[in-house]
Amino acid sequence: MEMEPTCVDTSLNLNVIPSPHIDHLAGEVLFEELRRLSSENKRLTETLNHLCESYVALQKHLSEFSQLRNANFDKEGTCAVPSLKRKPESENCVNLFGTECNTITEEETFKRPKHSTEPKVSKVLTRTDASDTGLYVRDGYQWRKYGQKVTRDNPSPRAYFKCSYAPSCPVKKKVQRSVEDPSVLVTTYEGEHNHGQQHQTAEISINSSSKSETPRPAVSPSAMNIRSSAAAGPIVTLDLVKSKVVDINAQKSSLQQFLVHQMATSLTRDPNFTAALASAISGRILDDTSVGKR
DNA sequence: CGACTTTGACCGGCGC
DNA sequence: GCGCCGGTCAAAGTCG
Repeated sequence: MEMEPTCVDTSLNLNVIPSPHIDHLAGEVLFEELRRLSSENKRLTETLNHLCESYVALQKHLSEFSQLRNANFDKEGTCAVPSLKRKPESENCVNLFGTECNTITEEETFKRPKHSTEPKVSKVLTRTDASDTGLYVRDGYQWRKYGQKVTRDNPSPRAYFKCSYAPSCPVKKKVQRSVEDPSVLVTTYEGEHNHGQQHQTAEISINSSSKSETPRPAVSPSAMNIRSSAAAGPIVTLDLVKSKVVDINAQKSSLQQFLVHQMATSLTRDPNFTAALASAISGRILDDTSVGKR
């Protein structure tokens, strides 16, 4: 019994033999493929929109849950969660996209706020090349390293950074490799920037082992980071921590840009596609010139 | 020479 | 009070 394929065939099937007799045919095949790809793209876009809507709904539930918990703490004045002092760090989760997202820190969700001025804490996970030993995470802000320490619960050192963009900016970040997966950098942000973002667009870059912390096009740590790693493929890091409303449209736009970029890259890397495209274009030009001569 | 990184010393909170 | 530990400081080193 033959198994029915469960996934959609998205291959371009562009094995077109360049021949003067079939140039026109090749062009038609190509346009047919383009039509098919367009409809495929439309379906994928719809799926993506659906996922984004689910994400927003989940975020809303999470926010409501956090508020409920804080309200309970306010009533009871006690916390059921055991002491958070020197708790092991770096838990990570995988979201629907099969990619990593940061965790919601206990400090923010379960700990009863002592003061309203308590610095906001968020955690972001970034996958890097396993051979990369640096503790530098590009996030669009300019950071000055002021210390490094080996902590008890993790053999890899923890680096301490302060925001150096504005002297009065209170934001600090700690970067340390995950105990479970040394290729994952756990970045903990404390506080909120009291200056504008240096860049507004989402970062889509190859994550190299550069030691530079100079600003690059990126979103704030509270927004979505899309990074590529030569070793581990694209990683989409979603920050679910911030309780304020995230601009979901910007996120969708960034993700769509990333997908378009990926698609364009894979198409241009396909020698069959470029050959067929060149064949089709030259066929068209020849057709036009022959028509013009008539 | 200025900006940035490194690294050992120091400080303060916490548990025993 | 003492020791452990995480966080910060600041002098020295490095780099462009």
